[in-house]
Amino acid sequence: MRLLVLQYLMEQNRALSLNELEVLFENADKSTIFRTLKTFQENYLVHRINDGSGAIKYALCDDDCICSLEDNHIHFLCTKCEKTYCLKDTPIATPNLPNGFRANFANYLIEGICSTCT
Amino acid sequence: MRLLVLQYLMEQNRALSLNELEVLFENADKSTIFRTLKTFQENYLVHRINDGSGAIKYALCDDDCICSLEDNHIHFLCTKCEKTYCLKDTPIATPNLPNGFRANFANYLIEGICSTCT
DNA sequence: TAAGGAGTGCAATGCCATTGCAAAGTTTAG
DNA sequence: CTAAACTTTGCAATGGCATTGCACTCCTTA
Ligand SMILES: [Mn+2]
Ligand SMILES: [Mn+2]
Ligand SMILES: [Zn+2]
Ligand SMILES: [Zn+2]
Repeated sequence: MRLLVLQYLMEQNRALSLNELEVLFENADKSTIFRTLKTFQENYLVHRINDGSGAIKYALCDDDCICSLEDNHIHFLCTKCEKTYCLKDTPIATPNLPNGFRANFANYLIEGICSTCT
Repeated sequence: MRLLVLQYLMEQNRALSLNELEVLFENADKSTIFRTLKTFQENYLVHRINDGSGAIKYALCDDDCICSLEDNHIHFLCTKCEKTYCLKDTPIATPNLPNGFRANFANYLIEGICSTCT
């Protein structure tokens, strides 16, 4: 299962939800896929993305990803095709925070229309 | 109920979850407060914030808020006190998107330590 | 070949958001 | 003042998603 999921994630250039994988691998149980993704997270193979869709999305990490503020990039949710993309070349600009606020992590999501739906 | 919730929201300078309000107004039903907030949203009194905590947070809009890309600001979740703040003076910088991507809305959340928890 | 460990399926649990329906409360026209 | 019409509320149920205990199956290794 891990090999199958990993391969599929590598073939996609976008972030997938547990449910999408569940549908794809219909012979495998939800919990198995869930644990697969959990294992991947624990080993920094994937990062989880909260795109506000209600379901968490998972996407492959880059080789140097450690999933902290450093390597964070913007994510994009297309409101037409409902697909979520990692904009790996669009780093998150960290703004100046009010006095006394310290940032540890950032989640920057943009909603709009993706290039294939334009 | 609307008056009570509105007043409480005005007194706070932060975003609150349905559950927090439920606990506060223990004599009112969850669904009543839910509908109250829904009414507020429909009339642009509050905006909803997805801070990744699992529960949606609600905060008062500014007078000129129309809850689109224009008036959007960054939100901050303190991982210590679990409170979410609107950083109304910290607008979201919109980055250059890849070719063909068009932005309609943005959600920029920063996690860290707030000024009172420092 | 059998014991120990790893992976899997099933079913249950626990949030949280949302809604149908009926009861209670309020407004308004007669 | 009274009843119809409309609004607000409470209760209970539903649905989606994440997560987990437990038992069973499968694989590795001594
Ligand atoms: Mn990503
Ligand atoms: Mn806000
Ligand atoms: Zn699209
Ligand atoms: Zn704090």
